[in-house]
Amino acid sequence: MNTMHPGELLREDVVPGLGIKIAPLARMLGVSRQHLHAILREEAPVSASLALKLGKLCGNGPTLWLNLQRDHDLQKLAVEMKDELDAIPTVRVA
Amino acid sequence: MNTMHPGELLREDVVPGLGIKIAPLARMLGVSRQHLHAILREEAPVSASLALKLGKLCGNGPTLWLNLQRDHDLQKLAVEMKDELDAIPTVRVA
DNA sequence: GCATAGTGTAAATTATCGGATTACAGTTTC
DNA sequence: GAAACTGTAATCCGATAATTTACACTATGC
Repeated sequence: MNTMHPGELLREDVVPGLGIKIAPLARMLGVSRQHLHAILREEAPVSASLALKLGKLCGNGPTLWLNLQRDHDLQKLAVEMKDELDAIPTVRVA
Repeated sequence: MNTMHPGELLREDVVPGLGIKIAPLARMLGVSRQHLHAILREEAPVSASLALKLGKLCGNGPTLWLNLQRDHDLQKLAVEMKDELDAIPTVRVA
């Protein structure tokens, strides 16, 4: 399972690859400059709507971005919810 | 792309397959009876935390549920954001 | 030199939304 | 016919995605 935050991919690969500054990129994506920075710092998540925009911009569709974000969230959540999850039995379907 | 709401799968297959009533199922999942009903009515989404719980209960992991929900959300969002997305160019990476 | 523009971060604020709680009408069951 | 259960609707609450406002720092130009 890949646990990289999508901000890492954005910061390491996409932004350098595009050769474009953060501020204009944020404008192209219809997002505030500050918010894009927060994502690059891996402090804010890539939402579904931003994933659609990134998918359009890169021509790769939104799935890549959402999968990264989802795996990242799931891993954190699974730890937080460990006790709660352990209390749930696995039931065999009839 | 599968656009079924996870509530449909839950309602049509899982609940009948388990042969269990809604109220006790909600209790097993640590969710209110009303909220589970809302999901079965396809009015509430399956969140990441509920997907983890369902995955544990069914023994299949959370991914199935999250993929269903994500595809469902994306399809709706893409329609709502059509104009905004059309305004974003697809950029070739260097 | 300094003033203007741009970059990165840090609040504070707003809007949305997942979910619980409360409440109510209709069914069953004793 | 009252107690227990089911399904739905309405209200409320906490978390959070995102904007706005603000501030230090770095160029870059005149």
